Amino acid sequence: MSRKILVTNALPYANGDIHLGHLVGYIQCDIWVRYQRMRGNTVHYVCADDTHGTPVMLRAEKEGVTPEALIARVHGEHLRDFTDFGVAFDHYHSTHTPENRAYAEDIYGKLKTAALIDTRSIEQFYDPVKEMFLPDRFIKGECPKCGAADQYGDNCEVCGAAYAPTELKNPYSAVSGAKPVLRSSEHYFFRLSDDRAVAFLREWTRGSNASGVKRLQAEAANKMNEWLGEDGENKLSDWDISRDAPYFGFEIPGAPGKYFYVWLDAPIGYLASFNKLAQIRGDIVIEDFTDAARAEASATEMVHFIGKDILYFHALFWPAMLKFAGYRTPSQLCVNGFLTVDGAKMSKSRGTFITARSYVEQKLNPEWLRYYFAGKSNGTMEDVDLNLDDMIAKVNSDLVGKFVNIASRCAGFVTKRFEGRLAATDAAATAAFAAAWASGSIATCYEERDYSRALREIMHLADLANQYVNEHKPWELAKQEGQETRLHEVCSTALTMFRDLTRYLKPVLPALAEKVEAFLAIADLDWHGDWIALPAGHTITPYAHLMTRIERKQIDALLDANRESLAPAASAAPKADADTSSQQRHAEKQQHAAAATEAAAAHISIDDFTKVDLRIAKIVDASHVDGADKLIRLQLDIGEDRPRQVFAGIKSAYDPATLVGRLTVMVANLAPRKMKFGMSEGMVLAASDPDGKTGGLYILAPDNGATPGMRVK
RNA sequence: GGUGAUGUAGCUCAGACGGUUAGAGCGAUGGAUUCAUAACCCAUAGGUCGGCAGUUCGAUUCUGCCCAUCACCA
Repeated sequence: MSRKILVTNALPYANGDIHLGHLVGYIQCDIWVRYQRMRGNTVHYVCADDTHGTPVMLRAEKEGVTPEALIARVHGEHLRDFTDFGVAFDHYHSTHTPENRAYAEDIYGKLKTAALIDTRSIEQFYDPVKEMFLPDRFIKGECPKCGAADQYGDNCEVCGAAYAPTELKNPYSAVSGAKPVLRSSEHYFFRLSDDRAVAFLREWTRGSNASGVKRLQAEAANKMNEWLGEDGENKLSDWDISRDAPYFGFEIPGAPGKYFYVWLDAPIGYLASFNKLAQIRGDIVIEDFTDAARAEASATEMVHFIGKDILYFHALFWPAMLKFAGYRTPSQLCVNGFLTVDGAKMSKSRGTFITARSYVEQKLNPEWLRYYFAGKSNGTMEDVDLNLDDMIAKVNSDLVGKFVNIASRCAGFVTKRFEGRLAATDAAATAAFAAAWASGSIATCYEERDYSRALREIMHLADLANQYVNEHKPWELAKQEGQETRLHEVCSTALTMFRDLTRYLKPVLPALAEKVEAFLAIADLDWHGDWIALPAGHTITPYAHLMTRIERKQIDALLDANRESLAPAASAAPKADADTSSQQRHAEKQQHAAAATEAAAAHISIDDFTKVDLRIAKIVDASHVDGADKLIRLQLDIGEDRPRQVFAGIKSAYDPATLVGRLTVMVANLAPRKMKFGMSEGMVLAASDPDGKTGGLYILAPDNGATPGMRVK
């Protein structure tokens, strides 16, 4: 029976370019959609830009345009990027549309009727200059724990402490620089802590859908258990779904000046995009996919492909919202991991923060990337590493060396000697191919999104095809009198094998498959029915080369094009790296990235430096700390009455016994910090490689002659 | 700090419900070949299965601890 599936990809935020990190999930999803269609299933594949929220509002303002103009431009850019990578949505919509507003209002209204909406007053920082409430990430100040300057309102990047923005010392607005004031305001909440919601989510996250497939991958379900807590325990808190004006979004019905939080209407964008598609097409019954009862009756499916950064929203809030508004809940979430490049987070300074646009502009073939990503995708939440040298090797040897080579080495004979006409094929030689087709094993791999396994099996068949050609040596047959029939059969057989391989690769390499269909002069390859060889007498067209190799210099040029100079004018490099590497589609985190580029100081003054009181310290005692993985307890003599106790995270590199008696350098005026194991009254300095490439920690030592208590400056 | 995931040949990854010689592709080396954008074919070498300890007749596979990387939470 043919399936009817609504498939969605996570909505990219309308504040930033599509980069290779995004593309992992989109390509994985597009492959699945193409596979399903080859099987004869009906798929509606939709996506949209996520357009609302403070970051879009502020960015538009900065560019001197309206938010509407900004999101219209970005919409065009995003859609073009996806299209260039073969990601073929049926419709690419926006969350700032009448359809989305209608669904958002409907769902909100039904949740309200179900007594799942609460209001309560909360106190937040308000920017008196900008006249707006500030999201956590737009508030900066000194860390309440360690005193580090210029930290964001939710956690400290220096000491890792987490806190509320109200705890920051000397807070200031990252938007205007003004000192924020506390102001209270009424907010709307979705009552996720309600027993009904908790019970539903517990069942939903652990269960299987109507087809018997787990709704969540095992790792994702484990994660949800962490958030939900054990049976009987309720760790969920209510979800704040409103924001105060000014806010770019939808005003909440009956609540003037209150807007739906961007994450409320973002997933609703799936429905809005689908609705718009149905309007355009005219032959889709919307409610069969959206209404709880009718979806069940008509056995439709709704499958979301998302990144693991937004699992929280899609596995808690989203199904609960749908459930209690009478909508159908998702059949399945397919969660993918992050992308790393050459084993490390994407980095602007290394040029590995690669935009989709630059890849296309540098004339790299998008299908190289699709193939490589497919080879690294196994249907789990694991991160995907783009190893550039590996990508070159894999694409060149698999696609050009093995796959394309089969056609390349046979087609010439067929064209020159037999006017492009095929002969009957050698059934014994194609037996393995017919068996592979009948077993359905490659199909199962695609269905389960284990594309790496699919490609392994496909490449094994490609090896068989090359071995076959090698064994029968058409180039020798061509020189022998009376071997024309044999030559004809061998080449025709190899081309049938090539047709099979193309069919299997088609979900991954749609453009290449289309070229092959033209070359073989065959109908669009699909994936059902019995296995049959290319028929005798069929005429193919002359062969033109199907794919070129990747050269390292193309990759280098790509990296150069994406490498940001480390000139002081640029925003602080390490910070930019940290931010951009998070492939967050989560708006709050996007805010972080936006704020980071605004307030970055490349230099500090001498006054700033002299604030740090560095002293020569003698380690008079050092010991292990029971229960601490990384810490050593040090007693440091800096010429004071009694030694300072300092906990240092250097256990991995030093044995306490070898430290006693040494001189080193400590920060003497660091605010004392109470730790689980006692007070730490300063810190010792140690060198380490920020990239972690060379491991190890190295404490500092002064030259001979320095004595405890000397000032370092 | 807590929780979880990962750590298998130079690279990218399979696999092992504990059991004779741990696999693939790429890369390397040697050979063969020249139809094919020097591709393909054959063969060889390469691994203390992150480390230590335990359970067991037997562990890389189970348990504990440690190390490294990553993520989430606080």
